[in-house]
Amino acid sequence: MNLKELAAKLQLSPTTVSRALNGYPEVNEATRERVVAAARKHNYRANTRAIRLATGRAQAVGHVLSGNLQAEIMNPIFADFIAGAGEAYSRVDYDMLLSVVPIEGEEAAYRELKAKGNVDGVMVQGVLHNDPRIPLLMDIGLPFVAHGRATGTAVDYSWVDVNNRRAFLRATEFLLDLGHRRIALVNGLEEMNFAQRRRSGYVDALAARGVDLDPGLMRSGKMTEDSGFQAAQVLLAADNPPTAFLAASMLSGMGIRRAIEGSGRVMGRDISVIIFDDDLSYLRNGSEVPIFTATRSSVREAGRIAAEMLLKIIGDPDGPPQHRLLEAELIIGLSTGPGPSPVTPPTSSQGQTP
Amino acid sequence: MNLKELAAKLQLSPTTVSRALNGYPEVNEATRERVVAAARKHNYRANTRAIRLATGRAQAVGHVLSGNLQAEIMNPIFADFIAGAGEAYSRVDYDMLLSVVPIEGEEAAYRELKAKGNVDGVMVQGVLHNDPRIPLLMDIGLPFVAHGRATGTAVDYSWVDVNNRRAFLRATEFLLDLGHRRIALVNGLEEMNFAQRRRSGYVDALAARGVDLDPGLMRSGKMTEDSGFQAAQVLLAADNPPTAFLAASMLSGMGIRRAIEGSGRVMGRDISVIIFDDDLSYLRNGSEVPIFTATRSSVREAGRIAAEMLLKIIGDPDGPPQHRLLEAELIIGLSTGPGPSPVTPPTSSQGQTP
DNA sequence: TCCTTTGGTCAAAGCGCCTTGAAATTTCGC
DNA sequence: GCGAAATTTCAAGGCGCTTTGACCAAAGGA
Repeated sequence: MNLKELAAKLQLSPTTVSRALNGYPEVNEATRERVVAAARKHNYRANTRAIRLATGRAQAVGHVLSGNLQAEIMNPIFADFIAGAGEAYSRVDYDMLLSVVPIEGEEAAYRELKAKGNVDGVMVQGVLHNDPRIPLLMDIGLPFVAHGRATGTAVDYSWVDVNNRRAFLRATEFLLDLGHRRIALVNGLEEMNFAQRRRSGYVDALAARGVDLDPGLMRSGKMTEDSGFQAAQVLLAADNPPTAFLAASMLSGMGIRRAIEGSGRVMGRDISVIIFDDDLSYLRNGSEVPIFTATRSSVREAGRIAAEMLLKIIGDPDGPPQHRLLEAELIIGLSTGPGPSPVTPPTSSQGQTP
Repeated sequence: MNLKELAAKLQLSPTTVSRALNGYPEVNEATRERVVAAARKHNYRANTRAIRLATGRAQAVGHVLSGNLQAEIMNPIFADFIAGAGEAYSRVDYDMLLSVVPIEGEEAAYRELKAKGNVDGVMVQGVLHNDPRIPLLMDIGLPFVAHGRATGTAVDYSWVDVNNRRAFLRATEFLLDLGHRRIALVNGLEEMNFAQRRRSGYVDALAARGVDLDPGLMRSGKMTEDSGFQAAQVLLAADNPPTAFLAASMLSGMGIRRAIEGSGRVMGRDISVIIFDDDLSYLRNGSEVPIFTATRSSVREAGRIAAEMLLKIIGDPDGPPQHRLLEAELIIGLSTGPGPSPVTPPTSSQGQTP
């Protein structure tokens, strides 16, 4: 059933039917009702392909996942972010296009998306330190929103990000307040922008309290259970082991916990752990009381927000870039306790800008 | 740059240019080269929207994720499956459409996809016991492939599945061979088809050896770390606790391990654990030697296979339904060891049909 | 040499919708 | 009751591509 057939059935011109269905004012209300009823009755839905050609809009947004196809490409954070964004697209009847390509094909993928007109805009996930996608997209003129801020890029672009620096600054301060002095940082890969910001929050908090930075306490790697376990195991076995850990993710935290317990210590009593909790659907931080003390920010919510931002930008491509900095909340769980140093009076975090 | 402009530049008709680019035989080879060179030079790519309208094909495949938007919707298994499928689509230049909708909107989502012509086919993930999507899709005539077999449905449809029954049958036999008699099953939600098949493998293996089934040893729930932990904690605290666990996923297994270690026991020595390992990118079962003994089958690979199947079906919609049953391999890790009973001579698994 | 093939190219008609500009009809003011 | 304005409807021309059928030229067969 297409427009013409429906119009014929109604004894109306396709034009009128189209206008009636699309809510144009210049159509008699009685006619509109007749048309809407008939459309519903015959289960008529305008053909998307035709609409897209006629309007010149794709009504679709692209998410390009690139990486080593043999290994990791879809991490749980991407997945939840995508789920959040997908909700937002669905609400306005936009399609979400997922492109899975090898890293070498990434640039070509964006260019094709643009040249072939498959999408009106794209979402950039997992922003790197000096992400080449930002200049690329500006260059080819494809509207985009990035999840994360790329340092090193002078240009202004639209992003949604968590205040990673402040989150880890507060977490570090919290541990310092508890009397911890040897705090290990089990970070994500340092080429990821967020990992650098988290490290800077950690470093700055230590510096502000005059606690010496021990580079040996800083690890960086993929945010998997196993890599958290490995890092913690090594650190705990060393002389003068840390009394607290700052972990980049729920999975790392679980690995760290395993290492702690494997070494005969008890998490929360002997060793404190704070994780960054992305509030992932399938990696909940406990059911009622949080297992881990954590800086929490829902990545799914970030996806929703970023998607809405992107839709707005697509609607008004010449508007100024949009920014949204989300704050993570510090939630207290069972994984932290007093450290060995005399407990200093808690200082409120100074709300320094990141 | 569109076809007409390119044709004008080449002093050729749009027809010839189109045929040259699309590999039709009736065009002079010299002309074709000239056209291809010009297309490359001007970075011409045929507009997808126009192609889709002209050919009547969507060149796209849909994946509908439905669920409770407030809670879980994108689990790690879906994510990896999608990544695998996405690779296959990319290779043939098909778009992958991800629709994230509330459970109530699921049926409407499929109907719209069909009526609006957004996709040529859909993938059905997470097949339920008596999945309503199967008859729905057959009814509206949208080609599909399901990841999993729905029982209770008489109709024949295309699917890709793992031999879940055999996997758990073998795993159970393996534990029995090791001398375990009290084996707990920490299963996925029983409304999921695969969970039922796994249980049947477990039940049948016990029955074949004349080991009494203790319903108290069978748990079912979401496949999260926490739910695995909860289940194992309760079971281990009971009188006559199990000496071995069969877990539905890596995450459940991690939770079980935590409960085991939390109770002062050692996994692999005091208590054995076998998991079903979906070989997820971000939940690797150890780096070199597997941490868990496991029945392993890559869900990402399943995604690839299912996508290829779907593409084939789209290409030949009137062909017979396709089926593909994948076997999981049983890999030995560090989480299993001898049980309390006298060890029976290992019997090879009989290769019974599922 | 003339006629038939074959090869190479093209004009034009869709695909199903939106949108502009004009036409037909109704309504309203006086 | 008439002309002008407002309302309602419509015809036609795209959007950018594919595809059918026709055309023209060169090659081959008689």
